[in-house]
Amino acid sequence: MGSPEYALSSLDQLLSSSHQVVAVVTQPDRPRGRGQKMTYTPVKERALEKGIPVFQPEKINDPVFTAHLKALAPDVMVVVAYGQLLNEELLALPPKGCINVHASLLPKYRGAAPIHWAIINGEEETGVTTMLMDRGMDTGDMLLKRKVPIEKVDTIGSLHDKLADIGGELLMETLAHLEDGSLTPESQDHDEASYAALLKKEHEQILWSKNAVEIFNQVRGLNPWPGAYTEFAGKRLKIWESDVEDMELKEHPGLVLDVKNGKGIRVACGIGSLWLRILQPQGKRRMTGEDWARGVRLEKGSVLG
RNA sequence: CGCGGAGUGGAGCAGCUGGUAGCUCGUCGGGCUCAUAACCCGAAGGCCGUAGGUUCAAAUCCUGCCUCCGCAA
Repeated sequence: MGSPEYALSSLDQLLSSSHQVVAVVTQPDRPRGRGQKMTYTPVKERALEKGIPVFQPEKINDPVFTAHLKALAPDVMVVVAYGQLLNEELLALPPKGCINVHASLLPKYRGAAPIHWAIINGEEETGVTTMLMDRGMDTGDMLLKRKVPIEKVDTIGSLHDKLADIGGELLMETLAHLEDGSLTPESQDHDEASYAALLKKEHEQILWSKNAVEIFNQVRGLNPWPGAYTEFAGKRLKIWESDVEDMELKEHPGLVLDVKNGKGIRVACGIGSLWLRILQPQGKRRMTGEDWARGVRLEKGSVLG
């Protein structure tokens, strides 16, 4: 069970292993994107390619669907970023249990957007944890865990890909150990738990009063999706890449200090300043900071936000 | 038919109450300077996304099509 791209690596590794994938469960097709076209989840597309039966229940806990699953008699159920919580009956269905692959070092960053938040918060390492699921949101007993350092150049995109691959590998290991019974589930220290909430618009807006490093982390933590934004002349301006210039300066937050070819636009933060290298105005494509500055005739002394 | 923005010299934009195009940057050449991504002088480079229509005349008005993008999901 899974839906987004993050689950693909796990699915691929399962498919190319000796394990038999009897069915794939993913979120229902929804109209999305420009034009509201019905779209399949990445997991569904891959499953269709491979000829695996796909199920897309509106509500996974629907008794009718539970009966379907039961009929398939899976040894184990694997859940990777599926998007719905399973009830007791489902959790108890497979004899070997339900395994979840989560992109954080539990009990930290339980929830919907663990990778984003690890970067936004400036963490230096994160990882992947496999666990035996229970009723809660990522609260089950842990099986295997692997750490991954977060590099300064990592974005949500690059880290997501790394963690997806590692998630797949860890899943294979977990399944192998599960078969020979050589795993000891370890309960989570719930007092240490933290949650990575679903990203909302407010998390995407840049508050220039924050310090330069915080904004830098926010920018890369939201690249390539959904993007951190500020405003100028009443329009949204997404910031895709930035560089910390200094951590000393204290100027009016959002003030444009400089525009330089090869560097972008230097903007004052609460503490320090940032070069905005790549950005994207509403309705336009991505461009360098200096290109944009030329187009809008931006001058030193303008204020963003 | 979810809402909306945009396609103009290499780049980002202006021009769009119609009369064959301008700005900033870049590029090339020259100059200044100890030097420079700084400054000065000069040059090259555009059939204005595409197909048709209106008109004496369209980048500018109308229609179809293609492409890119933001929002919303």
